[in-house]
Amino acid sequence: MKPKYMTLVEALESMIQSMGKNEMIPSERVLAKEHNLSRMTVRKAIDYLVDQNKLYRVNKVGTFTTDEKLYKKVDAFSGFTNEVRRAGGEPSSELIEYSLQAANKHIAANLGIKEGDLIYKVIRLRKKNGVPIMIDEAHFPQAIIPLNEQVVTGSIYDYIQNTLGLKIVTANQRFKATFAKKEYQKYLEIDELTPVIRTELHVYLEDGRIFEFNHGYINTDRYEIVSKSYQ
Amino acid sequence: MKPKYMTLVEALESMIQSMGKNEMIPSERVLAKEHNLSRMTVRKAIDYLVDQNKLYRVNKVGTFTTDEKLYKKVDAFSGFTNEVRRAGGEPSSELIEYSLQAANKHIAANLGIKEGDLIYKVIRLRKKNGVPIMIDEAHFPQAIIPLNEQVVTGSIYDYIQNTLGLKIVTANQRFKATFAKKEYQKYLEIDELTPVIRTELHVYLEDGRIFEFNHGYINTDRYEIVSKSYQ
DNA sequence: ATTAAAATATGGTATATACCAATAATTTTG
DNA sequence: CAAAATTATTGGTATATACCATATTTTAAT
Repeated sequence: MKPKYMTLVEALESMIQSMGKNEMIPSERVLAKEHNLSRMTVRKAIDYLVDQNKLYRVNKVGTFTTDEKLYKKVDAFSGFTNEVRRAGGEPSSELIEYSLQAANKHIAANLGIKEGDLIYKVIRLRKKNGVPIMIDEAHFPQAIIPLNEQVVTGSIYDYIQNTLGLKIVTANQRFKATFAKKEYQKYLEIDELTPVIRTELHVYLEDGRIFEFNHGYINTDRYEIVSKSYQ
Repeated sequence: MKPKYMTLVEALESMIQSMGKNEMIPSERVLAKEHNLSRMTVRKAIDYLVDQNKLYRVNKVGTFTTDEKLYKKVDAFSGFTNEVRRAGGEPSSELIEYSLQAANKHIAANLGIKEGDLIYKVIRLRKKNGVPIMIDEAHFPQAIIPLNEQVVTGSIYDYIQNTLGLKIVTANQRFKATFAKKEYQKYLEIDELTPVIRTELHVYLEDGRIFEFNHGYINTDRYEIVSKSYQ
C-alpha cells in the first residue's frame, strides 16, 4: 500500500510540471484541506520534493517551484536505472552495441587487467521517461562479470548485486565539458555545436577490483548533475 | 533560539563521533524519553542526520551509524582556496568586480531573500599555480556577510568561519555543459567554441540560511571535476 | 492618496497519540 | 534440546492540535 504522502508527491509533481519556475504552490494548509490530509502529512510530501530540489520554501511566505530539470546525484552511486528511479522517473535503455572483445591498452589500464583479456563492451542510450539523456560505453571484465544479452537489457547493477552477490563500494567519477562523438549526436538529439558533459567512471568492488570502466556523454539540457556536500 | 531538534542533532553528532561504523544508536522512543522530547521531534533530528549520510535507518530494526568519516573528507566543501590547496596546488585569485547592489528577482530567489535586499557581488578569476582555471560570480547577502575590499582579496571562507564565527554546513552544486560569456573568454584563455562547465552553487549555514549563491565557468581542459561516491 | 494599525496567511517547531508490519527476543510447547 | 508460538521492539505513517514570528494583505485613520 502506497503511503498517502507519496500519492501527494505524485500529484504535486504533475502540478509542478505544468507550472513555471519560481511560482508559488498552494499553502500547506490549503493542500491539506484539498486532499483531506493533515498538514504534517502535506509537509512530509513537500519535504520530499524539497530534498529533490523540485521545490524550495521561503519562511512566512510560501513554497515555490525551482527550475529543476532532471538531475543526477553524485554522492550516492547506484547505477543509472536506480538513480533515475529514485528521482521519480521511469528509466529505460536502448542497446546500441554489445560484444565480447579483447581489451586494448587503454581499456586494460583503466580496468586494471592485462591487454588482451576479454571484456564485454556495452553501449547504451539511456532514457528517462522515454527521453534520451545520455549515451555511455561500459566495459566489464569477463572474468568478474559474466554477462549475457538478457542481463544487458535490464539493470546490470541489480544483476551484479542480487544474482552475482557482489558488493559495490565506491565509484570515482570525472567530468569534463566537450562535444559528443559524431555518431552519438543523433542519439542524444543534439547538433555538433551542443556541448555535453563527458563522464569517466571507475566502479570498485569490496576487494578493490574495478569491475566497470565507463565513459558517457550527457545532454545537460535534459539532465543536470547535482552534488550535495557536507562539512 | 535554537530549535530543540537541533540541540539533539548536536548531541547525536558527538555520540556518533565516539561510535564505530554500522553501530546502532538508541531507538527513537528511548531518545525521546532520555531527552524529554516527543518521538516526532527525535525523528526530525534523525532525519537531519540521515540526510547528511551520518546515519541510516533499517525499518523495524534500528538506526545505525555510517562510515561517513571517509565520505566527508572527499566530498566536503571548503571553497576554492582550500580545495586547490588540498589538491596540492597554489591557489590565487584576481578580483574582477566587487560591488554592493540591490538583488534582482533571480538572485533574490536563489538566496532566499527579498528583491531589493542588498547583496555583495564578487567576480573573481581563480587560478591554480598562476594558471586561470575558472571565473565565478558570487553573491552574498549583506545582512549575513558584511564584506569589505580587504576580505574579498583573501579567502572569504576563512573570514566567514573564523572571523564571523558562522558554521557552513552544506553546499548544493549543479553542473551543466555550456559556453562561457564572451567577456569571460579572455580571462579563461579560451575561444568562443570551447565548451566549459557551468557550476551553480548554493551554500548553507547551520540555521538553513543561504549565504552564498555562486555561478562559475570552469575551463575543464585545465581543471576536471572529480567526485567519489560510496554505497 | 498616504500612512498606520489590525487582521490574515505563511512556514517552522513541538507535542501527544495511534496504528501498522516486520523483526528480534522471549516464552511455551513438544 | 529444538521447534513453535507469543510478546516486545523497531521504524513508518498519519492525525489533530497548538503556538511562534514574520510577511503580506486588508482595513482604518489621517
